[in-house]
Amino acid sequence: MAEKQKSRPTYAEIAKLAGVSEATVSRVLNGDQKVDAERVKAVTQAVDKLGYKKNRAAAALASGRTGLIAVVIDDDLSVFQDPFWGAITNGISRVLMENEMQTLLLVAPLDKLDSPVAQYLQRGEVDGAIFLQLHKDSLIKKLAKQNLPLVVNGTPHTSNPFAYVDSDNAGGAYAAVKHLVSSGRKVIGKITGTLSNTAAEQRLDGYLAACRELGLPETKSLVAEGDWSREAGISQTQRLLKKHPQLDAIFCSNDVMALGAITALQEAGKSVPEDVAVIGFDDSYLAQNSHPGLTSVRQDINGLGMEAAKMILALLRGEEVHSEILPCELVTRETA
Amino acid sequence: MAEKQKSRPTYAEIAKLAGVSEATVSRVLNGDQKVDAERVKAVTQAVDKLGYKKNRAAAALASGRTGLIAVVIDDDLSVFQDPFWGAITNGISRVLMENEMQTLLLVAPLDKLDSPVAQYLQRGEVDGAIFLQLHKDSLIKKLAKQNLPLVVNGTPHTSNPFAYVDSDNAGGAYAAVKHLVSSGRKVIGKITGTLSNTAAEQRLDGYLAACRELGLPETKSLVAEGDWSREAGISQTQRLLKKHPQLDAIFCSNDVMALGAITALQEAGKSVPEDVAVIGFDDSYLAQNSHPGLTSVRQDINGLGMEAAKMILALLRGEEVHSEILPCELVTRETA
DNA sequence: CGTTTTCGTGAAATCGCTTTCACGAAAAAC
DNA sequence: GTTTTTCGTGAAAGCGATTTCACGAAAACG
Repeated sequence: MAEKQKSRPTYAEIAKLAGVSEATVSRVLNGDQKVDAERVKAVTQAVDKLGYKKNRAAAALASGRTGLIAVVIDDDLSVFQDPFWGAITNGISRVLMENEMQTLLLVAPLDKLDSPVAQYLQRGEVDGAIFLQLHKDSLIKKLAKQNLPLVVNGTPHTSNPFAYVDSDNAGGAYAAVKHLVSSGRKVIGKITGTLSNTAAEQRLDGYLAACRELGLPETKSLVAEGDWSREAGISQTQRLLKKHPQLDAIFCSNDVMALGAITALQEAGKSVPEDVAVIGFDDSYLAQNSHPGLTSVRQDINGLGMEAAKMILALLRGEEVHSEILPCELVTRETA
Repeated sequence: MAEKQKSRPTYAEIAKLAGVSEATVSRVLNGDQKVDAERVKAVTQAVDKLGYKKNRAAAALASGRTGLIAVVIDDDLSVFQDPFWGAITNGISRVLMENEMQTLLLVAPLDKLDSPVAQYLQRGEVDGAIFLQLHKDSLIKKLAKQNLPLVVNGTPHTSNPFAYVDSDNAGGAYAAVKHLVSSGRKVIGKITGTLSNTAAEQRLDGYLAACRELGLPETKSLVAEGDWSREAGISQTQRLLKKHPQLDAIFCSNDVMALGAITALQEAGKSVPEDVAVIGFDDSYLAQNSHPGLTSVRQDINGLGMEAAKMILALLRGEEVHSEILPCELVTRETA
């Protein structure tokens, strides 16, 4: 008498215990068709009793759905320095897990159409994909055409066949400027991010809109293009200061540049915030730990991740989805 | 004449094209058994010609191996603020991908033995797991007993049945203190991390060892326990300063506390680094963007990830693996 | 030179779930 | 009351690999 192998239960056992066919077990477990309430109960009980968990590989093979959503991140080492993607991935992962889906991490150069990752995505090894840090969107467009459900983080440059989630960059920027104005600042400089980037563009738009609506001089020379780096923050601040000695506030499109701006201001003998107020964007680690504490615009990064995941799930259900813009919030500390 | 469905090729087609059986195709593709060189060539060519890629779900079902490695991260929101895990996950992902394995992200409370994630891991849905940010190891111990191949990031508290990767925290700390001493500092304070954490402990050990060997007074009162936070950096610096007015250097176990220390020092009228030198640990975003630039100990985080992945792969091959300790490097900037 | 091992190979079973299809019963339509 | 239509259900055919097993040929042995 051989000892019975202790292996995980299968549909066969559930079906026997519940007195139904395996097909019905499948129907119940996938909440699919209409099944008699009695039978549903019987199956549910059998599942509980046996502690059954579905074998994903088997389900994937039979159904063609893997239960996996790829989170695709650009293969740029610097990205990994940025806590942004940790937070967004966390949001994604939470929502997916609640829906019995798993998060597959794909690190890849997003511009190559034929990279291993691109092939992987096209091969149906995942049910959908969420793209972070959109740089080029040639690959994304191609995948979208192939009907891979996908959601992008960040506003794309052109109108596109796919949905995206983004922060209300313009709104956040507007709020920052409004705060500066209402605290009496008159000459507000702006250091942008790389303007080929839509987020940088939107943050500039928000600044410009605020200038217009709040009666500030919308001087072109108050706007300096940076590249997100500390060095840019420093050099552009020096430039602005030279052109506008009466400058009394600077709004930077990220925290790194804002810290650079503060350094430049202090070196120029200006005190922050007494002489010049500074506001950053992202409310990162940096803003929270700098001295003086950096006022910054916070994005709901976790929320972005959660929305992106919800959108993918909706797409998988065949629903129509609309892009989402999440509000930003101004976090005031000492610099403004 | 129905149009032939354009679907991905399978073993059947390869076998036919190569004139061998499906079993042989499998053997060739898995590099398993000895197969006649001629046949290997035929299969390889057929694979190339048809652009064949293995269906993972099918392979997983048949073999019981999923090709997935879980990266398990503690479900603590603060973790996601930390760029550390982004970098380590990147390293992991790269190595796994090169070896045809995928990275599955699992965000979970690591202390609960029966969480959905714990069950998931026990169920064989992944071939192995890499644990980041080790807090409790009850779950890990349990999984190790069940023969799930696993690697942990961070030194465990007790001797354990699993392999781990870690930075040479003690060595990094030693180097920091040595640098301070060789630049003439005499009274070096130490602000530790939470001492229940092995990394905090090791960094303290390195400091103590350096004091001993370099002839510094190994005064207990020069050591203050912090909790990694900016506030701890500030308050413990104030304490140290009160007890040791002649303090001329502070070594903190992370960058956040180091920035707090600098703030406290400046508020106490000390200039950094003229009066007091400061060194942090992690060489984070913060160290790189602070003013004055923070000298800090850099860990090879990407390397940790790569090693962890290599170890998992070795475990899967049935090889014996040994824990790895990677060296740290002191990055000198302005504060020391 | 006969006998035993070794070795490469293909046929076929298997992995566990999904889904199509056909069937009978019940409901709706005529 | 007869004919359709609808509906829940189970039998059975996959999904696409892996792996066991048995077989014949070649190599090693005595």
